[in-house]
Formats: sequence, C-alpha cells, structure tokens
Amino acid sequence: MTAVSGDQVASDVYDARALQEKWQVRWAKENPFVASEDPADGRPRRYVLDMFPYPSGDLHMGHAEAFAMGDVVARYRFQLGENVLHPIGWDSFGLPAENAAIKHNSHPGEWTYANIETQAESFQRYAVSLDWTRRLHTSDPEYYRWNQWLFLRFFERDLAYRKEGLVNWCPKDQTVLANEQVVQGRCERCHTEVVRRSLNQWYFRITEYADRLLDDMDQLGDGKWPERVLLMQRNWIGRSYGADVEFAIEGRDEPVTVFTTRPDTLYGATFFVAAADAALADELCAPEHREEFETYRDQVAKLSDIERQSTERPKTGVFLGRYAINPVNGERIPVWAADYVLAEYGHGAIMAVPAHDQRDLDFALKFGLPVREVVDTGEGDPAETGVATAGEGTLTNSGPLNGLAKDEAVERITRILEERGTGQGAVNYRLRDWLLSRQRFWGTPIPIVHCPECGEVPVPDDQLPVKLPENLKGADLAPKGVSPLAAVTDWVDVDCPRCGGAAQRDTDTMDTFVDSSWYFLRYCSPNLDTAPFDTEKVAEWGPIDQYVGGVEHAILHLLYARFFTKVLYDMGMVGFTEPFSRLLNQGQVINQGKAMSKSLGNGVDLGEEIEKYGVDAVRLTVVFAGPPEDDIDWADVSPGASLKFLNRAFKVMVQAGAASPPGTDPSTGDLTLRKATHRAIDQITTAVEAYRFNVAVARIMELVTAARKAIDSGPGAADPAVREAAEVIAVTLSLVAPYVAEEGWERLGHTGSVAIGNWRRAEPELLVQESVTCVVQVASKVRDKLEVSPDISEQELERLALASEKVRGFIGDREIHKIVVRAPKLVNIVVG
RNA sequence: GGGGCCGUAGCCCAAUAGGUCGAGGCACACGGUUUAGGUCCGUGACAGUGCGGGUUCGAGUCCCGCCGGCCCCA
Repeated sequence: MTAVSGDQVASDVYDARALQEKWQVRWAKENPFVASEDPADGRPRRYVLDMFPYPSGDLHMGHAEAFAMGDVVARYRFQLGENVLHPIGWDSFGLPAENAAIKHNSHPGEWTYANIETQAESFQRYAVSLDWTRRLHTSDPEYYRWNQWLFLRFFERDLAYRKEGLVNWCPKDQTVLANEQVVQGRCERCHTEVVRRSLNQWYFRITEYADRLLDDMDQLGDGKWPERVLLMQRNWIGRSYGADVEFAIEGRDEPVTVFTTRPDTLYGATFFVAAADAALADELCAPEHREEFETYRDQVAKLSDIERQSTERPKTGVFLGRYAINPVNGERIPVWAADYVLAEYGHGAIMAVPAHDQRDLDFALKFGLPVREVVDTGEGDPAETGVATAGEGTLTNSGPLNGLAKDEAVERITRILEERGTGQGAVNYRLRDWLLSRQRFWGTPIPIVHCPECGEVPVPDDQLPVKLPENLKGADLAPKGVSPLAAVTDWVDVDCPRCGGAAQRDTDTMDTFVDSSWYFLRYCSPNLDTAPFDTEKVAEWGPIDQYVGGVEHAILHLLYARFFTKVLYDMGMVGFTEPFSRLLNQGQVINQGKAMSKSLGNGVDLGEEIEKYGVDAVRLTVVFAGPPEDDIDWADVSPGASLKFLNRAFKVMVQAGAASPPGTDPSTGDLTLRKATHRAIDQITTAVEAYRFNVAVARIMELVTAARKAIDSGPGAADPAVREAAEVIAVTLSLVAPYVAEEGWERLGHTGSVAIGNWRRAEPELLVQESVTCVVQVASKVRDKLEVSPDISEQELERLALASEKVRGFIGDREIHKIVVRAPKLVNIVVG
C-alpha cells in the first residue's frame, strides 16, 4: 500500500491505510456532517441524497461509483458552508433476504441486518460525508408502520383498490409483478419469462395521476434531470390523443367502445378485433363459433408475452360469427378475436383499419378481409403493396371527410361522433395502475382485514403496525404461490375491527417500491412516531436539491416516488409536487467491456481495490475516469496512477506546510503561480457545478504540477503562493480524496477539518490575462499569431493583422473581400 | 419498425455563444535522479474529430444521408 519508500522521510509519504485509520477515528468523534436543525442557523439548507442501497452483501464497485459521485456534490456544498442534509438508510425489504433465509434456514432479518452493519462500516471507511444520526431501515416496524398508514390514506381516497384481473406472474419468484417490473416479457429480477394469471390483487391508482406525471416534467427540464430519463418516463406513460368510438354489435344491446388514435380513418374500418383473452371476446362469440374460439383462446393463453408481441410471428385469429356496425356509415363489419390486440390496453378491442395500420393489414391479408384506403398519402395502395400507410394525406372514400387533411379530419369526425352521441374525443395511456401486492414474506403486510360481513376493513391506525410474525424461517418461507403469511393461522385469524366477527388478515405484502417512494421524506424526521414524517421539517429541507442514482431506476422508482409526492401534496402533507429538483445518473462500473459477473469471472472486488490502492485512490479513479453518467470500464482506468497523483499532491502539501506558517498573506507570492491557482479555483468551481467532475480533477492535477514546478525550479516552497496553491489543492481535493486532503490540511498547519466551509473564491484580478494569442487567418487558414491585449479594439486588431509580414505574404496580390474580426482571439481575412 | 443518445491520438477522455482540435490521464519512447529496479523529476512522438454531402469567412459543434455502438418503446 505504501507507494513510496527508500530515501523519502516516512512521514512525508502518503500512506493510505495509516491515514484511513487516523481520520476515521476523528470523523467518528467529531461528526462533521450532521445536519443542523437549529432555527437560528442561517446557513442555506441543502438536501443531497444518494439512492439508498439494498443490503445484498458488502458494498461493491457500483456503490463505489454512485457514492463517490454523490459525495462530490455533497462535499462541495459542505465546503461552501451550507447546512447540508446528506442522510443514509437501507432499502431492506425484498426477495434476496428471503431466498437467503430459505437457503440458510434462518430469518430474513438476520441476513439483512448483518449485511447492513457490514455496509455501514464500509461506508464509514469509504468516507462518504453522511449524517449517521438519521439512519433508517425500511424493514424496521417503525418504518413500515408508515407504509401501512399511507396505504390506508390511499385506500380512503380510493387510490388503493383491489380488483380481479390478468396480472404478470413470475413462476420462479412465485409472485405477481408490476408492469414496470416486466422487462421484455421477463421478470426484472430473475429474468424468468412472465406468465399471465387472473388474480385478485391490490393496485394503486397511479393512472389517475398520469397527466400530472407528464405535465409536471416541465419543472425538470433545462438539464435538471437527464433528458433521456424524462423521455423514458414520457414513453412509459404513453399519453395518446384520439377518440372513443361506439360500435353497435348485432344482437347485443350495449354498444362496444374502442379507442383509436386515428378516428379520421373510421371509414376505412373493415373489421373489428377483440383481444382473444378479454372477457369481451368470450361474450361476443356466437354459439356456432364457440368451440373454435375456445380452442384458440387456450392456445393464446399458453403464449408468453414475448411470443405474443413479436412482429415476426404470423397473425392468428378466429371469426366470432358476429358483426359490428360502423357508426358513421352503418357498414356491417365482422368481429374477430386475435392475440395481437391486448386485453388490458384501451378497451380490449379495436376497430381495424388495414390500409393504415400494418398489424391490421397483415391480419387482413392473412384472412382475406377487405382493405379500403381512406387517406391518400401518395404512396401505393396498401392492398397491393402490403405496406400500410400511416402518414399525412388527403381523406378519400370517407363521406363528409373527403378532401380534408388528416388533422382536419380528426377534428371533424370527432365532432360528428359527439353530435350523434356515438363517440367523443379521448385520451389513452400506456401506463397501467401499479399492482402492489406480492405473495412473499419479507415486505410490509397490507393492513386490511377481510371480513365475511364487512368486506375489506382497514386496520385502525392505532393498531399499526401490523407486524410480520417473527417465528417463520427457512422452509416456512419457500414460495408456494400464496404468501407464506397465509399459513400462519394465528396471525391471519383476527376479529373484524368493524363488527368483531371472525375475519382474516390480508396475507400479501407490499411491493418494496412502496418503501422507497417516500423514504426521502422520512429522513427529515426519522424518529417521528406520530406520522410518517414531519410536514414542517419536510418544508424546511425539501424538495431534494440533488438526487443521485443509477439510470436503472429511470422509470420504476422515480415514477412511483413522483406519484407518491403528488398524492401527499394533495393531502396537504408536502408543499411541492416534484420530489427531486435535480437528478444525476451515474454510470455503471464494468470490466473488459462487460457487466461484471461471476459467470464471466471478470468481477472487481471493491474491498480488494481499496486494500491495494486505498480509498482515496479508488474514489479518485472513479471520479476521474470520465463524465459521471458514463460507464467506467475498470480495464481502462488506472487506480495505480491515481495513487501516484495523490502522492504528488500530498508531497506538495507537506513541503508547503513545512516551509511557511498558516495565515501567510499570499498577496506577495509568486504571481505566475497565484494566477494558476486562481484560474484553477475558477475552473474547478465551474466544472463541479456542471457535474464535470473528471474535468475538475484534471484541473487539480494541473495545479499540483504548477506547484511542484514552483517548488523545484521557481520561487521555492517557502513562497506564499506555494502555500496558497497547496491549500487550494487540499480544499478541492477534499471532494474526491478526503483522507489525503485532511492530512494535507493538517500538515499545512490547520486544526479542524478541511471539509467544511473552506472553498475559496477566485480573485477576479488574478483571472485577467495581460495578453492573449490572436490567430490571424487568411482564407480561413491560420497564417500568423499575435500576442495582444485582451481588450484590444477590433480596429486596432485588424490593423495589426494587416501589418503582419507573414499575413501580407499569404494575401499576395489577391483582393481582400472581407475581414472578420473577433477580438481579441481571431482575425480572418477573406480573399478572392 | 418508431424514437433518442453517442462516435476526437493505441486507450480513457477535454474543447465558453460555430473561432488556433488537445486540457488531464493511461500506455509508449527518451533524458535526469537512483548501486539497480520501481518510485520520483523532466522531455517527446503519434490524431485532424466514423464516412459522404450541405450551410458558413470559418464546422468536432448546425442541417441531410449513410456506417457502427448503446438505450427506450413496439
């Protein structure tokens, strides 16, 4: 670990391990990063938060990157002298604990809390500027009690409800999943193919907030959130404008409503399709087609979502022996059942316009259904080309719409439908309600009692928390398709809170994303036992000024947390509608171009890297590797080089500290170095504020080199400018390499931590340059360079440029067409 | 299939409102220090911005097309 040995005086050598041991003890004693609640404390308040970790084991390289980035932001704020809230906690409910408990025949809590302790120690060693007094764990009854309390408030507001419906079921984890947890038809966690089941489950009515979730994103623009995250959320919510159109069905009293984004193509609807697995298809099926339909439906049920949504697969379907009536032209169109229409989107049925929708066209061609073009786009007839046309064009074959453009037609037909009472303008969303029940043990019990008399009865607030039974372990927790809680009869059987009769607890637990949807509010009053959080404290700290975490949460966690915040706003419990004012997505740490994994054998162990290079060097490596949002390939970076740099920086601080006392007036110091120092301050500050931490580090490196040069071949270590530079090095380096910064600061003769309130401002007079290089171009090629004053006038600069011998030579006898002058940096002489 | 982001030395990456492509680092080479090696100090070479067009006095930056990579939605 010691990087330098031999002729150096041992104490002047940066010894990472020794410094870690020394400063961890001091920080633990002095607690420099505790947020102040003192009302008299006038410092600006700042809330910086890293997404809390899941205690899956010890910290790994991913945590190292995330928390190094977040810590740059937090420590910068501390350096500015702000009152920073930078708390930590654990997202400690979840499946891995349960699986570990089954494997080791233990209780999930044992594994969970042991891992939390391990991670807590690692965080201390990693020197993250955390406020340890606010620590929380979502698996504590003191925490999940408030999940239950919030669930009940949602229930009262009809934002939590139970319904029977087709849900995503993971056969491996033996539980249902939210839509957001199904990626490409597979379980987000274990990648098993998800199947459909019809179950009675609890949902949060997030669709009620779809418009606000979309529209409030306006608050997050201008670089406050990464554009791609906003884009992903927009896509996920998937708002589309169109119309609901009522189709009468022969032999049925009630019409069937379909949603379409293209009401303008209504005259081109030549058939009607119900999702094969929707109740509607079953209902519409004529008796003589029932057998065929049921066979088909059973086939569809066996298909995975992946197969079903594949565009490669030929279209399948059956005719249901019924006809629907097109409301605008009275046309009888056949009703089919197919699997390319999804039961849970829109109304589970569509009007098919084969000329202008490729899926409909594929289906029509396969089954010999008519294709009628109603928008002339100037492309070939879809019936012949096999290519549906979706673009702009002029309406045709469409009665009153003929001759209109697409947008006009949409407007006109919507009005016609509304006048006739057979349809209306409508908005459809891709977003589904949030399925929150899980058939697993290690989560928050849903605080509802099912009573044969009273139905769904909320557990009264004063009986919260509904605690998990403690006597389950090992095989008791094995997945069996129903929650393990169902088997604990003395837990399940309770008196109905309303009528006192025999009743049973709901045995499902909540999706752990409920836990993480409001934890950032709990940090403001982590021990409050009368409410989930103190509204006034949240008003003082919130919303979060800077949130830091991985892009893998771009939809799930961030969407849910935004939803919760809006509900809490409506309840008057928080005063803001967006929880995270700014968001930084850090990248992943990969190795040799691939995600680290055991099977590839390319894992990099954080503990081993720290052992080899020390905490500071590891942190410096991840921060310097590139922009924060980029992935870091560990094969491309060099922690050894980081360690060497820290050594250089440390020696500068030690030598400057030995040569002059603290408090030395820098104004008499070497001007060249002073200018370099203040330019560095200026550039580092700008870079940190713009999240360009890698650039900030590069500027610190330059400053160290400049100081080194000043000591070796300039004014010498005792020059006041060298001390000034060394102090700036200590302060700026503290954002990234806290140990060496603290030790350097002490060697510079300071007492107290370097980490708080020491950021310097660049002195403007030291930033001005007495001369700048002006390039002179002839026909856009650089032909000469001039040293000029920064405030030179355009006229003067033009005169100087034209006076240049070199320039005159290149102009020759060509005619000057134009001279572009951009004082003081450039002159371009355009010649004929 | 639709949408988005990205492509700068062997490698990781910089480049205010379009204005000298190269800040920083890795690797490499050379010199100094060193008994030697490493460390340390210093010096240096290598690219013209994926390809092809366009706008402009001037394009890494703006526009169009293509190639390659990544992401989101189908």
